[in-house]
Amino acid sequence: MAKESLNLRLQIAPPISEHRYFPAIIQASKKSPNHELRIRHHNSRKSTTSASRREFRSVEGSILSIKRLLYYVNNGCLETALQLFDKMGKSKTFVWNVMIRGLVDSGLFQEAIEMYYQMRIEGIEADNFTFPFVIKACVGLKEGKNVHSTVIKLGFDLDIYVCNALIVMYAKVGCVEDSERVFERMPVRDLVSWNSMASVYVLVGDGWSSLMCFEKMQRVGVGLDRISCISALGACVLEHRLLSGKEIFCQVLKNGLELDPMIQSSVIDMFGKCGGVDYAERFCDRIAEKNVVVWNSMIGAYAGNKKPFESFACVEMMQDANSYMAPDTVTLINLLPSCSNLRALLQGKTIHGYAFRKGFLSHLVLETALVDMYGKCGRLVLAESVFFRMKTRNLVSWNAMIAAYVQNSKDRGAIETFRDLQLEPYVPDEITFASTLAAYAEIALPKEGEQIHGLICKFGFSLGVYVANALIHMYSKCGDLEAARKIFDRLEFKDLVSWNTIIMAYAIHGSGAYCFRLFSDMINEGHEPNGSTFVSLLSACSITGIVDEGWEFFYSMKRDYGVDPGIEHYGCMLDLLGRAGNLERAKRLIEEMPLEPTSRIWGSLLAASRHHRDITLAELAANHIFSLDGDNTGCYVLLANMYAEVGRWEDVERVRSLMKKQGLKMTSSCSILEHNGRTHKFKNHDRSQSYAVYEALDVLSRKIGENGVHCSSVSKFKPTESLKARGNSPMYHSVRLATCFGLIKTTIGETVLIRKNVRLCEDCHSATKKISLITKREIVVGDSKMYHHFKDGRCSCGDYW
DNA sequence: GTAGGGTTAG
Repeated sequence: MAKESLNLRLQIAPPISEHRYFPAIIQASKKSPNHELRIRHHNSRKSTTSASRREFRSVEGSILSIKRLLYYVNNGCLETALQLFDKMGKSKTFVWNVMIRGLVDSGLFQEAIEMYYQMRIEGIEADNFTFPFVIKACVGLKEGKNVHSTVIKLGFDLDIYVCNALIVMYAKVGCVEDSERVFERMPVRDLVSWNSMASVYVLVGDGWSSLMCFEKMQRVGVGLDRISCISALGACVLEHRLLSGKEIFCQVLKNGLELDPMIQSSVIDMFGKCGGVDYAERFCDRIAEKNVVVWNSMIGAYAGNKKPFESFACVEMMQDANSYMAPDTVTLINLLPSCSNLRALLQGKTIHGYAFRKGFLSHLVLETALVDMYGKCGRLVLAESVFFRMKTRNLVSWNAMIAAYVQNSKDRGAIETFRDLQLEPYVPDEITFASTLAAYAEIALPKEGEQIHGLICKFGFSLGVYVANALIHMYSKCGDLEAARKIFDRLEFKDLVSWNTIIMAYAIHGSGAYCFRLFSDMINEGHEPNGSTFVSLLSACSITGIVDEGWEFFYSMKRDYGVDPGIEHYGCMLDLLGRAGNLERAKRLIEEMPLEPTSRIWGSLLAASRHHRDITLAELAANHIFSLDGDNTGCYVLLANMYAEVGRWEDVERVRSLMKKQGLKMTSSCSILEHNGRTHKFKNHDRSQSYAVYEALDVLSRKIGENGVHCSSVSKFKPTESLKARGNSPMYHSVRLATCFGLIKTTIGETVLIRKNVRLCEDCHSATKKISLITKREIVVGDSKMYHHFKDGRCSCGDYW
């Protein structure tokens, strides 16, 4: 069914091959961005025959030439207009005004300003018509202020048209306070003045002030028109206020504005972005003739509300033979998130191919959306190809590329891209930092994380809640719970994500009781918990091993807070039951759950059966995993280890050869430790460390009751084939080498912090507990799931992980 | 024979 509804007309031509289309894109992108303008000029040049050139010379300043000038300007024939203007007598302000307007309409702002100054130099007085054009051409505050002072000097500061233009200009250069000042000082305001004020508030993202403006203009009797409603609908989007949006929609109907296409697209957009996609759909269905913007708004509304199939269906409808409307760049941009949502790579590529064939590329926003789509569909190479071939990039494109690396677990790639970005003339924003911090959280090295925290401070970033949450997450994943807590405590406005993140931080560090206290603080502060809150709480229960509270939270999420348990909550409950050894109950929970079990669910059961050495159950879980996720390396390894533990070597060999057949390789275990700004990496049976490390390990091994092998023998250590098959001795596992290195290099009393890429093995867990007792040192080991705090011979995980 | 505010996009 899914495939059928994705059968877009876009697919008439096959999706382009990955290897063939990129060179072609480069060729296509050589087209000038001013292509359209040039064509127009070219055509107009054709019409400028030698006869008409003669005419230019003879009609200086005549009414005929003024009419011609107006004609050229109104039809966008700027070059011809300029030629005519050069030949004309320029004693009249009117002629200059027309020419300045022509330049402004073509977006040639600098040229318009230059012409205005030329006019002044030639002694022509600017009038009340000149300034609205010139003010529109001001793109910088300094220029704007200069023009404004001339306006005052010449006494046009009471002109309503001039003031309205000033209101918009000041907001565009980032000084909305100046817009307000102009508005306040106006002796008379008309509907456009109010609309200008309401629209500039939307422009600067202040929806609330815009809505106040909308309300006040009606109270003072100015009334409203279609433009007022468009701004008000935009304001509702900014404030995410569905109720206000509905009120504006009533005004639209009351004033008979619902047939206006701009109103139609704004209404659909508002409903779509305020959580009323059904209203958007109903309204859209009633529109008999939809233009491309209306279609795009509806496609965007579906895509933004996780209704990808509906958005694809919409694209097919817009291309219906009877009322065909061609998709444009915005259609494709709005459609790409639906591809990401479904991880529908083929449809994503189809859109890419269509864009290329239609000559839509190169296009900054479309290419950025493609980077985003390829990243989310797991095709990092394609995301990179698009990104590196982009003709122009901006901060959003860089952010999309960094996020693509993070989504594909290429954290070093994300960090390198972030470093490259610093060589560009862009100032990173909250999104840049949040994505980069997510990469540092995975790399999990506290010193590196601290450096980026320093950088955020250096950029003078006032710590917004978005970045602060990313920092809390990063510090907790790096093992520095204290730093995470400090940021949380200093955060003035904590949102739900802040609470969920700090609760999860304490959960992965094994402080269940603290999580529950934080949860009650959160409720007392008036926050409504969501699904993620319960993932944090249930994780805390499972990591700490508190079964009763776990069940209580599991039942209360729906009963007390109306949150339906999702697959991730069942996963946490399975971990919890597995920990408690209640394997039968765990199996029953899988059977009872109303959702289709995923490989993560069976993985929980597998982990539990491993811990309780139930091979039959492990085999059952593993079979389910293999059927859902054939290349799950972890599952093969876990099963092989279980067989090895009970000496079933034939089964070990069988699993290993299965892995080999599938081309799967075991993730080699390693431990990482930071010291003096350097990162030290240890592999199992690593022979490259210093003599002192092996010596310390030998001494400690003897003390904890394991037979140490003398360091000199380490270099000769060569596991036999049978030993390889049976798993290497844990005596020289990476975590122990890292621990010894840490103990030697740090001072007495200092905590040794180690990161491990895979789960800690039972032997090393037990050995590290003993080492913490003998050396009287706290050793913290973060594995792929949680942190183990070893102190005085005990571990914070209570020996279950 | 000239003016002002406005729709969908990463």
